[in-house]
Amino acid sequence: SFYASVESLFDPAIRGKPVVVASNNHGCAVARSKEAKALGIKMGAPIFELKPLVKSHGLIIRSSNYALYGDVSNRFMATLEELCPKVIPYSIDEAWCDLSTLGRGVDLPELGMDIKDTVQKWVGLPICVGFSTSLTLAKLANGAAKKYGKTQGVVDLTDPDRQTRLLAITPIEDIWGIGSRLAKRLREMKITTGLELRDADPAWIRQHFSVVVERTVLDLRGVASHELEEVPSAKQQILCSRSFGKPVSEKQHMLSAITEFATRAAEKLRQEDRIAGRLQAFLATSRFRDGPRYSNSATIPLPYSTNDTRVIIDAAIRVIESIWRDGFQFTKAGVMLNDFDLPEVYQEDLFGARHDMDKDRALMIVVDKINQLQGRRSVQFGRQAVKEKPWTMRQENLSPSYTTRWTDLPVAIA
DNA sequence: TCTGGGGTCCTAGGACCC
DNA sequence: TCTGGGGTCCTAGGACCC
Repeated sequence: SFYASVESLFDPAIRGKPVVVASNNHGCAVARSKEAKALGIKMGAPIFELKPLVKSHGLIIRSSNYALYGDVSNRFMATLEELCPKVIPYSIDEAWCDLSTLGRGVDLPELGMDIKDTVQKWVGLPICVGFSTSLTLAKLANGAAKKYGKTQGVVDLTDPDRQTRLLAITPIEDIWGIGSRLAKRLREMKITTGLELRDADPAWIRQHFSVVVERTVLDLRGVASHELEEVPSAKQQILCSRSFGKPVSEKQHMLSAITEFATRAAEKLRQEDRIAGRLQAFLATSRFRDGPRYSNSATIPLPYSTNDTRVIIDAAIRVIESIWRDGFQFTKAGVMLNDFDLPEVYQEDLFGARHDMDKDRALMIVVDKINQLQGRRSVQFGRQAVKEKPWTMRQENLSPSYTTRWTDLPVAIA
């Protein structure tokens, strides 16, 4: 419910009301307030099915505003840094705190309440805190803190008896790392609760499932089997993909969309200070509509490892040209970059044309700088500058970027 | 009319090497 | 009659997470 919490943080008028945040294109629900959940709205519910609730129950539907959520997330992480020795962000709204350096004498429930209260006060968000001896058990503790109001949002799950009692009433699919597929197979083998999974033979689990599930078993026993790395490891892939606002059936429109995605992917790559060696592009028709279906993808090596937008656009277009077929209504496409290296590792293409790398790099730096100062797309590559872009996504009800855009700053009236 | 976008890790199998 | 043993690298696909 994080996105919904942020929406109501800046808009007091919607507090206490059912709020749903929609995915891009107003496709489906990706976050729900407590009140929205109480209406029975499921995660991933299609937005068009929820429209009637706007009138009947005063449901508020917001477009997702990732600039806003990302910025509030940074505030949350910064607040944790003030309170915990070692903070490792896990997702936009979750973080691990490594307390192993604190020693034995710490009053965990007290620390938990302090974290919760401080985040509420400084950031304005309600959070929950869970403690235990492995990541999977800490996630379980956090889940219990959310689920059971009596806990006041803080659960210390270091006591083995308490672990056993909680695991006994936890359905298998609520365990971190057990998704719907594994849950189904485990249930077929009569493993239906967290406790039954914990007490299964790790070797047997490894044989019938995988080392991943085995690690979960060990984690549930309190034998930590996941490493916590303080420095976030470098990205291994960068993906930029979108569902279209309207289906695309003309190649020219598809190519303009792909150009956009390739440009964005190259920007992200430069932000990571990496060069990529391979590019994948894909296109797909809708899984939900009737009519002819076709999806395909292809991967090609880039002529040389690079983060130059021009080379990446060119490669993406070549891939799409090779898998394009007329006569389909495409609803989604994307570009993925792989095989990263540090820019210093660049090796001159031995058989192709020579490039003045310093010039190329300087150009990209200038392009990024201008777009950063003057706003995205102030400078574009030729292929981007087409008039018709029927595929652009819909964002009907976007909240202001309260914290990241000068013109959107909230105003307080005394 | 209408169903998101971004990641990670692991495994199996194919192709190759000596 | 009969055809080894030990590796590496790469890719596709499956599973998971938020």
